Amino acid sequence: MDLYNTLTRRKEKFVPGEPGRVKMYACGPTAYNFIHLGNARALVVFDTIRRYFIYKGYRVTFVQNFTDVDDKIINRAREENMDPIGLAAKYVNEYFTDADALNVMRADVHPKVSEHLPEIKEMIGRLVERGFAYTTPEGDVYFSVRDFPGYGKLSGRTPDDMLAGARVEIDQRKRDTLDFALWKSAKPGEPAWGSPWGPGRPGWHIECSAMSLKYLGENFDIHGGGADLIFPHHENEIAQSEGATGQPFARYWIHNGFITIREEKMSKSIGNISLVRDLVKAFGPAVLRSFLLSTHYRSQLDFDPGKMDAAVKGVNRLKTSLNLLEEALGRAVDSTENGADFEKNLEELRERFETAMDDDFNSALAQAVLFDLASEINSYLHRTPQPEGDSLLKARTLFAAFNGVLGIFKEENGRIVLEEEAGSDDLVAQLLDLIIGVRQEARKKKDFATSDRIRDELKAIGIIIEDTPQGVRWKRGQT
RNA sequence: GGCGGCGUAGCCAAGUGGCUAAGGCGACGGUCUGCAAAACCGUUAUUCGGCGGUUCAAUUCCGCCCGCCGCCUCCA
Repeated sequence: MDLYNTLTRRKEKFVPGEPGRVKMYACGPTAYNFIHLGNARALVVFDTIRRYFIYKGYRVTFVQNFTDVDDKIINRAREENMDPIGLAAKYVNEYFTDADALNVMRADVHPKVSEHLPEIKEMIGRLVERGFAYTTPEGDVYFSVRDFPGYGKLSGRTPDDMLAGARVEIDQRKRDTLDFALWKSAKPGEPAWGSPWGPGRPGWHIECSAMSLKYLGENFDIHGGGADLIFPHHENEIAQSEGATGQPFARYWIHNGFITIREEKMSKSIGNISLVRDLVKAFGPAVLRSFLLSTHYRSQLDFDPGKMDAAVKGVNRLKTSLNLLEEALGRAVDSTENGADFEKNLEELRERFETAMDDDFNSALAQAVLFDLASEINSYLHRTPQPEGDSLLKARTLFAAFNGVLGIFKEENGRIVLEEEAGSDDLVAQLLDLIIGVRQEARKKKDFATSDRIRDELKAIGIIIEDTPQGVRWKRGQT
């Protein structure tokens, strides 16, 4: 299994620190707003990576933090006249609503800054002791970048390169412009915790170092996040962590590419931030997830609402295949040999899927294999009037296994549950049976004007009628 | 200015130093159907931004050029 390591800038074979186990940490959102499409991509990417490790039989410990103490939260809370901690708690809840909708598994631990002040302070103290950090008369603590020899190894630049950028604000309290805050002294009215350096709050970067080390230990396997975190956030995490422990920090660094909206950067000033909940409402979670995995995770991905049709149709194709499979199980037979070729093809698909995911989590290719599986199922059912039950069950298991990694459809007890199946109620089903019965009578009498009218009008309200040799089918959707 | 990425069919998007350049959407033809829909079968890039170079062989490696984008500041 190969994965691209930002630290070495090449693909490397994945070797876990402890056989059979994967310890991974992903930087989670700052809880000051509803999550947007960019957050969603990071969530879905790391969720998929995690799911693939599980598929491969690893025991995975996955930690994802919430930043609930932060300048943005304080500002937002001030605007809304709320308590910052309360505001953050609210958006943590909202986060779970959206992440659950996207079928993102909950992390094993979701640590929060506000609950880890002792660990953070302890770590800052160690950095001061070991000479990597200094305090100021105002009660701030800064990390001294020039005192950490490896600084810049993740982002591939030297401290002097960075100065050339010269977009760094000059802060009189710092000894060097590159130094960054570990502890910020509190201004009046800001949330503050007591510390050896005076009342204040942690700087942004230190939380992830303290919390990842607490839950995963030194030298854990994978640390990840959005590409924008490479510098300065992750660079600073490495400096702090390795400065404090004297041990290598995470061994593999994974970063996902950015989302653009209609070829433009997603930003507040352009006003094109797409919230996950709006997109889920517009397209459904399966389509969104399929879309997010349709490009390699390191590439930039452009979201254009006008181009989502392909994703919608693609997901429909998968659903149709799944429905055809379920229907065929009802008429399947035992102990024929007609499924042998089919089963052989299923095995090839499994290999192709694993090869794709083994190669730096190539979800685009893996998803193509899922489409091939759908084609294979459809084709087998088409050419086989009496399909073999065992073979169909194997196909269903394989479909669920692929889906278990990609997470496009929700599953319960290892079985895929389609949205409309979950959302349809008995009354609707009964009414439709009635209407379809009337339409069938009209069709028998060759009164096609009536039968077509029923079909057209149902379509207009979002019910699609399909006449098949196996009887009449209906489903929700628009075609 | 520094660092990095991208440019593959109408659109989205994998991929490889040489065997038929995946897959989805779209389009076209056929099967099925009362007609549709869905599904199936088939067609749809002699070619991978441009120009050079390396090589027996390059879309894939190297150089230059053109175009697009990201990071360097809070940001997934």
